[in-house]
Amino acid sequence: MPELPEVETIVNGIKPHVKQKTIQAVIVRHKLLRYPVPKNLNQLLSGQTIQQVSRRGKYILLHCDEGMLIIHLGMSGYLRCLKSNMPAAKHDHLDILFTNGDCLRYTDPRRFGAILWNKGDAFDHPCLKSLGVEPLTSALTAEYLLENSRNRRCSIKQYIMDNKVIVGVGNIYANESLFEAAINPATVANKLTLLQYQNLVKSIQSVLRAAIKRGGTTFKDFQSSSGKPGYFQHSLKVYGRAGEKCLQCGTMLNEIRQGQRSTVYCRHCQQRR
DNA sequence: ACTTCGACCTGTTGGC
DNA sequence: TGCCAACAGGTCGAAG
Repeated sequence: MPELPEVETIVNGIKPHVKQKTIQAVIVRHKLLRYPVPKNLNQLLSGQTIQQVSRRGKYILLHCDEGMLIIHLGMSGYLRCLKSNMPAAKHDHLDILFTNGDCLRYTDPRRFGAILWNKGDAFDHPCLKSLGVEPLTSALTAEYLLENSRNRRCSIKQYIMDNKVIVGVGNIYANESLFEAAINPATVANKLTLLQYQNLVKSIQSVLRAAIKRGGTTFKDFQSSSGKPGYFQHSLKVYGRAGEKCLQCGTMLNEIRQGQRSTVYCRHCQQRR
């Protein structure tokens, strides 16, 4: 579920329901996520008001009076707003209850996600500290990617999925962006030209923007339990389409593995050069 | 400092 | 139908 567009959509979805709301209590049902949930979270958060909701990479930030709650959704996590009397299901690991009877519920079957507390308002938590540039800001430029790639011999796909370089580009959108930019995913990062990086920046941004646009509809009814993906399914041109025909040229799409993740591309449209 | 690889979990899918 | 391996949107830490 969660790459940048999904996280962005969730942030936009929950914001009106949690911003300026005061926390009454926190219920932790399963504390073993990627990191243990802070022990005293209930005491810590009770009485605090959520002042703002934002996103940094794939991290969701709930800015409270005395610090911020950092939420990562891992591979399978999601957040919903519902009434606090909704019974919890199997993977509903944590509830934030508000004084108005609403509840922000964290669900994550694989428990690869994380819930962390950062005292104060600075972005100095270890998990945020070394993050790269936000792709949808002016910080992402072809020059930046080019300069930072000079000593990198990994593939361009792994390079753009590196959180220290750019945040938010996961496996799906890495595949899609490279197709859009007509760049072979296996190209070594330090071999790309400035022109190629210019195309790549445009592609990453347009793919993410388009996905955010579609994502908006899926989670519109985010109170229901049917937070199914598939909304962006139509728009995917390569991801999940190995063995099918390229929508541009009809060539059979190829699948390879890079860093234990699957890569799908068109060997005709994305030739190495 | 870089790259690769295993680890963390559960659920679903596809082959036999 | 049942069993089992492989795989799934992410990230970290160890080892080379």
